[in-house]
Amino acid sequence: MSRQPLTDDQRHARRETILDAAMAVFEDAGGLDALSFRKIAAEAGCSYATPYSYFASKAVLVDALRARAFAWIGEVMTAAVAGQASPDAQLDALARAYIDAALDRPNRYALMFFALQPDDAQPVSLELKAAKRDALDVCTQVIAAGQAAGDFPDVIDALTAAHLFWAAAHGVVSLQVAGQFVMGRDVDTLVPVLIRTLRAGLEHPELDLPQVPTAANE
Amino acid sequence: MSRQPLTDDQRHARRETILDAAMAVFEDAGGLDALSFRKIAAEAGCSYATPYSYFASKAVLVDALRARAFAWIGEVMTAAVAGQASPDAQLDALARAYIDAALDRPNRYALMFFALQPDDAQPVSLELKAAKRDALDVCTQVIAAGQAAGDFPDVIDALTAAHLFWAAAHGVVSLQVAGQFVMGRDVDTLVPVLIRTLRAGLEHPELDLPQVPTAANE
DNA sequence: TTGTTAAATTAATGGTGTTAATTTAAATGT
DNA sequence: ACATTTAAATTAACACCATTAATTTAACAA
Repeated sequence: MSRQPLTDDQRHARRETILDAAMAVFEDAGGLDALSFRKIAAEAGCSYATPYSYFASKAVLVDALRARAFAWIGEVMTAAVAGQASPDAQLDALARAYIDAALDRPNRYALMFFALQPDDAQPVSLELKAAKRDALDVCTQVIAAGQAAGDFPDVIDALTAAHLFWAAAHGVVSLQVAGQFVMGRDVDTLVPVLIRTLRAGLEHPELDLPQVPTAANE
Repeated sequence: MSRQPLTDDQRHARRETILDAAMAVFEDAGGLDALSFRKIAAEAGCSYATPYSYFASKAVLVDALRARAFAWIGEVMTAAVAGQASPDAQLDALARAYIDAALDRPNRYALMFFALQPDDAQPVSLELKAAKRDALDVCTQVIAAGQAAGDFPDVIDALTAAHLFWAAAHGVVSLQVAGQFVMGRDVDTLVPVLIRTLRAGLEHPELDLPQVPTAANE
């Protein structure tokens, strides 16, 4: 008797529809402040409380959007690597593709890192974690391949180097996107310096490294 | 006849009072969403519209808060450098002090870089620009001093290196603060690697650098 | 005291996230 | 066919927000 709950496929499809609408509103308006359930509902053609059937709160919805953004940057990086043969060229293409994509879609990029409330307990879904891991794996594998081929001595383990690579690239993008460059240097001049410096770090083992970690935490 | 406008000193003092209250609310609640004119007014002991006599909008008030945050990080860096003798030790202390301060006060740090709306025209005051420049100058001068002393060959000009230094440090902090580290590497392992890599970039001229900029833009 | 005017307060508008009450609609039992 | 059940969607409502307009308060000069 009575009405049956929606199929998992149906729920998923409607969830995706709402996420599509939310991403459209976000990329159009820019900024999480401008992203409201009212606008999402108007875009998706439903009532403004309907999203609450699929997302417990705005934070949960933003988490899902963020997972999409990380999936996107992961695809960008994968495509960049696929077009290059040598690890050197791959590392270069990776950095440029990352930074170009970020500057080309600053709103989507900002979704990944900006506009966070660092102190309160932000929900982090498994989808988001997986998307992050997949994107980082692209960096790690390029560096590991370069080390295996002997292009980079393995003074720094590949995972640590991948983190540093991402941190540096993000730092450059983030200073630029946020308009924080103070004077005299923009992204086009910094990218070659960034790549050169990373390569120097990878290739010169004679500098002392206080401790090289071997085990992971978490 | 009639009432006289407030003195510049009076206006400034009341402005500072409101900013004090705003910073207190912000650091306590965390996040710009939780920063409202209502709460600021309650903290400052005035009505919720009074701040509009001193700040045209919330964006302008946040600009002033951001200038304070940059002034703070500038002081942190200055103090860190003052405690060290050699450029090598200064560079190391600079990175650690920056990252420690950021992680110690993530809300204040986030004020500098997160929670921006990159696309719309954000007002950037002269105070904010000056605070940024002063903070960056600390990095530039350390690197320039190291180059002058011969510790770092000047393959990279000091200003570019300072930007890269800041970008890398910000990248590390930002990934950490935003909880974006995916697996296996945290700040304590990354900081030595970061410093080592920067030093490698500064000290190894044999790597080809596509173009070294000579003139500033802006 | 009274007029003038700057400063501060309050009212009001249109927007927000979220919850509760209500309505709609699909599927079953009779 | 119709009533019943209940999931899903809609609407109403609440508290809060930024911002602007209207109003009140208070300081000074005549």
